[in-house]
Amino acid sequence: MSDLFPKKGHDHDRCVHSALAQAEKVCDAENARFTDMRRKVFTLIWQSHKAVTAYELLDALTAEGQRVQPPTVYRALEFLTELGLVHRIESLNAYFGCDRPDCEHLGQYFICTDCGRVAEAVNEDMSNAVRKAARGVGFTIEATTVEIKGLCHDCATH
Amino acid sequence: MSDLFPKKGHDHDRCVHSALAQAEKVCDAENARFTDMRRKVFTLIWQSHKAVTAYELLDALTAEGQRVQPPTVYRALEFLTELGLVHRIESLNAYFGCDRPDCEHLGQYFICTDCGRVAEAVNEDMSNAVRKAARGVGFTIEATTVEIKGLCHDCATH
DNA sequence: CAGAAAATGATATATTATAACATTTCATCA
DNA sequence: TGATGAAATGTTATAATATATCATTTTCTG
Repeated sequence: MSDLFPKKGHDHDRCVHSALAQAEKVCDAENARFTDMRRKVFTLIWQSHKAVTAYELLDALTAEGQRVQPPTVYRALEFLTELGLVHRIESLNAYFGCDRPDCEHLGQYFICTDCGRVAEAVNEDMSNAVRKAARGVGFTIEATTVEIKGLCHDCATH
Repeated sequence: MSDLFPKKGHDHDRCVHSALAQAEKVCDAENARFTDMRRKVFTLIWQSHKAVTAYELLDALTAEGQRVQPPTVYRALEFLTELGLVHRIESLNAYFGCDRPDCEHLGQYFICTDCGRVAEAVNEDMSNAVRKAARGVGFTIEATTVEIKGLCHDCATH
């Protein structure tokens, strides 16, 4: 079993730095501006491996001394989402940083209902099953939402 | 190809009556009360093959002369959802009537972005792929959300 | 640097959902 | 059969999530 979820005590700064580096790369490639606000929001999203709501981000920005209104946060989220740097978790109305913003993928999200962490999988079996099912019913896929709630391995075993 | 979506001009009364009959059966089996309000909400949900928001239901009830507040609708939805008579479509914040309330299943939803219709699939390939992926990462499933947006066959070809 | 485009600020409001307490309805059994 | 408790619904208020619109600032480009 390969746990998708990060180990306890992992070096989270590394996650954040790597995510920032990837984000910069993607923005660069897309000729999109990774402005201060976008970087702040992105960094806040990466503060944990949980999904974060727009208003939690708003509060965090306020706590940092920024006086910011909802549209500002939602715009940053829209930007980040469109570039694939962040995914919206529909069943939580919350946002989650993407590990692999540089490749197209149908992501699948495991959401632990105990610790709240989220992990993204890019599982070809699942993707193919979805594509095949769609083909079977003559359906043209534009977007998919696959969210799986339950207990991560840590929470199930402790 | 077997289209999941109902044919144009199908006898929709039959859908509604069949759904009501199934709902009654399930409520009976569960010793749950299919009250007037619950039946009204359920019937309204089945007025189309689209997903319906709570406030659309509220408006429809108001139009019928009922003066109803949000909690009333949300309670009916909670009841129907818990019995599996209705599913929540997370990516639409809307509710959709279930065809197969009598058997446990991990449902998958195809949502046409053109005509707005929704169709539920119970595809074992998809379900198994999800279960297998979860097993592979030591994840214990509690609930799944699989929602596929795109064009239904009718809309793709017309 | 001027002008256009993009981003952010600010205000207001729409949409979705729930908390808390009051009242009514319904099943049951003494 | 009517008292009683549980379930359902009514009522009021408010929380949580999201967007529309117009003003201002920042950045890019020629």
